[in-house]
Amino acid sequence: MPTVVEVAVPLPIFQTFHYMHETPPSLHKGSCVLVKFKNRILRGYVVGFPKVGFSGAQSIISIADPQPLFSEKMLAFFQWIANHYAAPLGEVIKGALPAYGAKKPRPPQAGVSQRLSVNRPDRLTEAQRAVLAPLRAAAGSKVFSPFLLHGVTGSGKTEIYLTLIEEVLQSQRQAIVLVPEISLTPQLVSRFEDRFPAKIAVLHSRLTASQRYHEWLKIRQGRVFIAIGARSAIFAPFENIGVIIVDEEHDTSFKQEERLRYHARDLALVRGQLENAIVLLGSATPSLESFYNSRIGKINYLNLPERIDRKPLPTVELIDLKKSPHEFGQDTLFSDRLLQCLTERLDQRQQSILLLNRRGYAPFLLCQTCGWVPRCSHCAVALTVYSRIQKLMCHHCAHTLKIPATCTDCHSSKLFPIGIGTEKAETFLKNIFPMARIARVDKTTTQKYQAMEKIFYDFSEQKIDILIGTQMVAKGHDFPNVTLVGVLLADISLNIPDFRSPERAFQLLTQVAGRAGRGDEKGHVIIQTFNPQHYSIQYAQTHDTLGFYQTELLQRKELRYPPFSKIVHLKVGYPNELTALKKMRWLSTLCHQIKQQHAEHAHIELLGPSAAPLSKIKNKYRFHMLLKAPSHKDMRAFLHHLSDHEKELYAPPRIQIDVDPLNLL
DNA sequence: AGCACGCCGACT
DNA sequence: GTCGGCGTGCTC
Repeated sequence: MPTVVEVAVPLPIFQTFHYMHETPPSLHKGSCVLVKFKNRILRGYVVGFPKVGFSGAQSIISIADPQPLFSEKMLAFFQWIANHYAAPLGEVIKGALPAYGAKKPRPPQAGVSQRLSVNRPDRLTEAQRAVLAPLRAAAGSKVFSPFLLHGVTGSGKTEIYLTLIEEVLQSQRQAIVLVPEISLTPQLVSRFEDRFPAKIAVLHSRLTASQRYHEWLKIRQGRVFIAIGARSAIFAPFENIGVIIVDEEHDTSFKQEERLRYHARDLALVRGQLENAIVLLGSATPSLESFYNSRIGKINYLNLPERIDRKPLPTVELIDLKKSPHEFGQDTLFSDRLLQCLTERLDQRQQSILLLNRRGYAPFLLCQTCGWVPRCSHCAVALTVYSRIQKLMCHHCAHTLKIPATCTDCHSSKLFPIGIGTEKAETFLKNIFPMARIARVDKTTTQKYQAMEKIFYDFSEQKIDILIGTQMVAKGHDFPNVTLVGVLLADISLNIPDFRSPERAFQLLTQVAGRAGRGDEKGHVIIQTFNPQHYSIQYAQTHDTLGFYQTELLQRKELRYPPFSKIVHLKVGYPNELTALKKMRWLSTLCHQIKQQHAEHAHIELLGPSAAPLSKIKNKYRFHMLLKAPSHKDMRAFLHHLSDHEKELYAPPRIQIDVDPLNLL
């Protein structure tokens, strides 16, 4: 007796498809099958067994894997994701599973018994115990319990995570730990491995497909109980999860932007609900969304307001560059005050971190005779100057050319780099302090991942005196000998044209300040800026996180931005500018029609369409518009009406739907 | 996404 | 006359 099988295929198609199958050997939900699909062969996933099938249904070619690749609970999770992010189910499943192609599994080993950890924790402080009490209670209750752990930098959040995981493992449940990729360093991993030997699967972006599959299998076969990894670890195939931890939950790297779009922190809350688990979001600078959720009682708020051993937070000093004695930009990246402090640290053999949130030597080259600026031939941006390698580079498409000797327009040789980047700052610093050991980290210098690891390792071994870099120097690391942090130009973060830029700036400044004074000596932070009165800077100076959130929430409420609304970013990118624009106009008209035809959509706001701020990238002209809705439910209803036009949306130029976007450029 | 089908421009 | 450009349509 043949059965009907519902199969999700990994293509940009919203429907699932029906195939026939002779009962033995049996298939399950979660099995992987090969099917004929428009005269090619695809790997599809079994997602159901409908009673009635499509009349022209063909037979399955073969069963690729009779063992289900995911449980029914995971299927429900995938379906939630497909629905929320307006993504085809097959693509969601494919994106959540390790890439096909790795070696066959070894036979599963007998279940390893869950032992207690061997290495005892450090003594917990009173504050830590106070925070752990409700977490322990929740661990015992086995109902979904979301928490926000708001703990200042250096307050001992990791110890909370370790102790809670220990508790959860005792009741035979498993743990997922999500960290930003940058924080997934050997130091952090070994801290977990010391505490829970041989119980951990580590998932990071540098794994090969087969290594990744191997780690996935360890989880699936119950050979480990903890998965620690970047955002994709939220798909770790555990069967009985007790806790999901999202460390540095404000970090934007939890949002996957390409292929399948999702936010791992939001998914942690959804999966926690499906698993009746604890979800613990930790940060010194929570996202405004999470903070708001804690205020309205959706998430339980826990606070660690002090550093371990009552170590003081660093003093933060503002340098107003408007009053700087020199003209800023050419040769005065460093105020006298900052130089004085750097000199002191070098004399005292203490370390310093300098933040400048801009890669390269200078953001553009200018002909001082005619005003010509070399621009990328594929993107609507100026080319960044790289002095050491004597090249101009595009940060969007990596297009590179030699720095021209003369202006292309007027042949003048008066070409000068304008503005500042980390390479320039490093060069100047090496001239000022020729004896100091100075290293630079940014996306360009550390594309070879190990190079970055080496620099951070050398810095922790005190083989480097001054570390200068982009935002990666602000993140997660614990360097006890750092007593000085300098921000060379805070204004860069303040002036990004995005409604979240005050939040980002506050988080960045607070995080980088948190790198100072983690050891015995008190930390000192110097922020150079032309806008010392800006509220992001003022609240960062006083470590007044709650003050910042209150101010920022008022702003967001007034403008009806998240968390007071849900937004969806609709965009298009296409080589022909007019075709792209026409498609966007068509979409805008469609959105207005839907809104007018259905009274339920009265509260949907439509903004745009307009050219995107980055109007061309990689030879594609970009247009966009924004949807705002009072709630996810309203947004969902609107998107459902929109997806009635699936065919036209997907027809080139394809409309990209970014639900809960973090980046509006 | 692919891959076919189909309708208009410059080539042996 | 045809080869091939890419717009558009469909997939159990």
